[in-house]
Amino acid sequence: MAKRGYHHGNLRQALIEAALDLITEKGPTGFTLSEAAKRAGVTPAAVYRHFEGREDLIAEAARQGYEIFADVMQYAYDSGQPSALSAFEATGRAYLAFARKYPGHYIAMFESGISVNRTPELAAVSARARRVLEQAAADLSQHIPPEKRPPASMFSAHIWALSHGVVELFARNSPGTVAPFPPEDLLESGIGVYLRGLGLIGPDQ
Amino acid sequence: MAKRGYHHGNLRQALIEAALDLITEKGPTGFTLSEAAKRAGVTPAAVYRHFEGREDLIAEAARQGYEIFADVMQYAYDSGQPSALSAFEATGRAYLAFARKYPGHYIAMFESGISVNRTPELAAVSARARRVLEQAAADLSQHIPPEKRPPASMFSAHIWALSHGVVELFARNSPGTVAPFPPEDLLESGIGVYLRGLGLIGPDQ
DNA sequence: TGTACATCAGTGAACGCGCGTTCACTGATGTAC
DNA sequence: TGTACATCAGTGAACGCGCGTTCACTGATGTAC
Repeated sequence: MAKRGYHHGNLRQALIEAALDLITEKGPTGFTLSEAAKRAGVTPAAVYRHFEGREDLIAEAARQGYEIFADVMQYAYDSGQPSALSAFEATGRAYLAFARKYPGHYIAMFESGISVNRTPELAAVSARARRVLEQAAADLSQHIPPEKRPPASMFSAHIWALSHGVVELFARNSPGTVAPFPPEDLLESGIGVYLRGLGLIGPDQ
Repeated sequence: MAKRGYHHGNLRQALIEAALDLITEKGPTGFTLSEAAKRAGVTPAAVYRHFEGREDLIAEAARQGYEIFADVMQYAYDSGQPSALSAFEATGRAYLAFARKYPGHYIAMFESGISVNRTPELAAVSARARRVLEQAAADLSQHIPPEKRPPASMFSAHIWALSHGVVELFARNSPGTVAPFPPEDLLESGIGVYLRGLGLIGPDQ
């Protein structure tokens, strides 16, 4: 696994990590194939032994991100069980935690412009991630009287949008947007108000 | 105003519009100074008669975007008066309408990476836009009993985040994210649930 | 009204740069016998 | 265990490209007299 002279050992992963670092430091535009190669201690041409090109490298970084993301969400969901409410809240917190802990992956996934339909693998893993949130929403919506129950996919879309908005606007060292509150609190309280609006939390709780 | 041979007439604005078109078509990365100049029918060097450089051009596009944005939000707020609720809902709708109608500006403002603190003018106009939403939230929070009233700035941050999330995830021809619902409906219903959670809309309405 | 002149918005050529990508190559590694 | 050989991950030089930026220039415009 360690570098052993001529052959790198694990160049493929080293390139992905260099790319993620670059993205984290300089934004989605800041990543170049040449610079990533340089950081991995290798000639730019070596990249082509492992990837089809620049786009392919970012796509793989994003794919790994979705994989982690889906795992993290699934874990949060599971550990919040058997309460539908706590499982749902845990996934919300996990969303923000993921964005904080894996900023490079997050940017590669959501801000780099690569399409989730680029490859079947990418589409599959992003669908898996989305399904966790939808499942959590569906469980929870069982507790809403059927006649006033919104579609679970709408409700998970609301939470997803809120989470993504909080990340983009307040959790990033964003363009001058000073966060008025810690993003975690903002998301937590926003979800709280939302769930109360659905009648899933008591009015005084 | 019309092109009159050697002198362009209104090159400065023509460059900004070319830049906005490019951004709209190809994303924040898709804009190059040279291509914008070409579209305006002019040599790249001519750009330097009107802007300090590439960044300065984008920043000016963003500034004009914030100006329009603030106006649109203000107009929505005013026309929803005197009801605090309808004023608030109108600003929410205006947010999405702005993102739809002025995609180039929106991207320049929120996705191009330019900081709002780049110039005092930019900081001022973005603060003006933000203030409209905060005012609408503050008006509305008058209707919440003081002891359970969240800070108006938190509440406007929630709505801003939700709106931004809806735009980024569902209103853009986003990376394979097929919108499960029309973004307008999604935002409207999301805000509805949220306001119900604050006790500002009756439970059956 | 006509002429001389200052202004300045544009040209066009040139620059250095880093990019992504290609290619023939080389030398380390692992395997067959 | 030792040798011959196939594999293939890396090199390094080269490419064409478009980028942002600079510079001395030119010629259209507007103004003073």
